[in-house]
Amino acid sequence: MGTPKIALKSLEYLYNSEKINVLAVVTQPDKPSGRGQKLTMSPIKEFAISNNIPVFQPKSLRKSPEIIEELKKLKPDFFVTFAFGQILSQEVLDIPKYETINLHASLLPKYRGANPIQRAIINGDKETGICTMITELGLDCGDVCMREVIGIGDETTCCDLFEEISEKSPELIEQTLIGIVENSIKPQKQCEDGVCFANKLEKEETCIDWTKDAVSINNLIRGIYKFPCAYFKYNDKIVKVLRAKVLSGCGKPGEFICKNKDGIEVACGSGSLLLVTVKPEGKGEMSASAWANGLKF
RNA sequence: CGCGGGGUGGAGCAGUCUGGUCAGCUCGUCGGGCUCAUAACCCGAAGGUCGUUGGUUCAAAUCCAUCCCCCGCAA
Repeated sequence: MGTPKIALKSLEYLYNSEKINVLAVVTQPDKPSGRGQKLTMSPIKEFAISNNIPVFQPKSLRKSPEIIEELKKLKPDFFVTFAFGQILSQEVLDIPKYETINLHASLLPKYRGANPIQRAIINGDKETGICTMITELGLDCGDVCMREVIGIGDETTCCDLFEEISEKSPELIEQTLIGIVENSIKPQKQCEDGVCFANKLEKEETCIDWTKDAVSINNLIRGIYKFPCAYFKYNDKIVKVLRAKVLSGCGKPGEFICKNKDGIEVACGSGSLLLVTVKPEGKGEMSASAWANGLKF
């Protein structure tokens, strides 16, 4: 069970694995998306269809008795969830012979919930990771089976981490399933002390607050790079900041200090930020210096 | 039929409403000069079917129609 692209490699891997037989895929219903509101299917569904895997798309699995019945008939050994986007009911969790395994992109118990990857970068963490866990009723609170640490560099973006996580997850899932069957894995309870949640990103948070310090702002920029991106307004138009660099200039927060070949330097609450790559509304990506050329200031 | 912005020399923009010295600006590139030297400064040059195809007109980047492409919001 999964929906977005990050889970795709895992599905592919499991599907191609000789030790594992993918019986069916559960994913979110097709939704209108993009310009023109075209009905679009999830990447997971696309893969399933082109490989003739049965697909279920309940609006809410817990409220879809027919689909639950279908799943029971499959007599699965496991359910595997990865960014599925729905909370499962106990009835569903009880279906598989062994367990329902969830993959979560953080070092649990830290960052339970919706946006663990982004939150880790936004908060300036030096590392994060992925965990496989036994799914229980609460939000990401089950016992942890396996975990893998992933470092976060100063320049690492959320996009980079997505990439890395999507690469590393498949094997972790496979090993977890095998480990459980062979009884070689002992799931560990999560330590309640370290619990914290990764709240959904509010739109407001993606707007750059220049009164904050330069490092935090850069963390935000990196943390939500490539989507949805941190932005600020210039002449009432949205300007997304794709890449920036922390400098130590000073000035009135939000003010352009100078422009040169490397970009535009903007003053922050503490320190300054050199905008390197930028994307104005209605335009494509461009270097900040190019953008500045047309601005005439 | 969700709402909206945009396509002008290699890059980023102005000009479009009020058709006619508007093919312009900032940057880059190339040549030359200055300099111990330079990414700094000065002089000069190259480079554009103004997204496509039609239409209106004496005249279209500018008005009308069409198609193609890009992007923001929203989900």
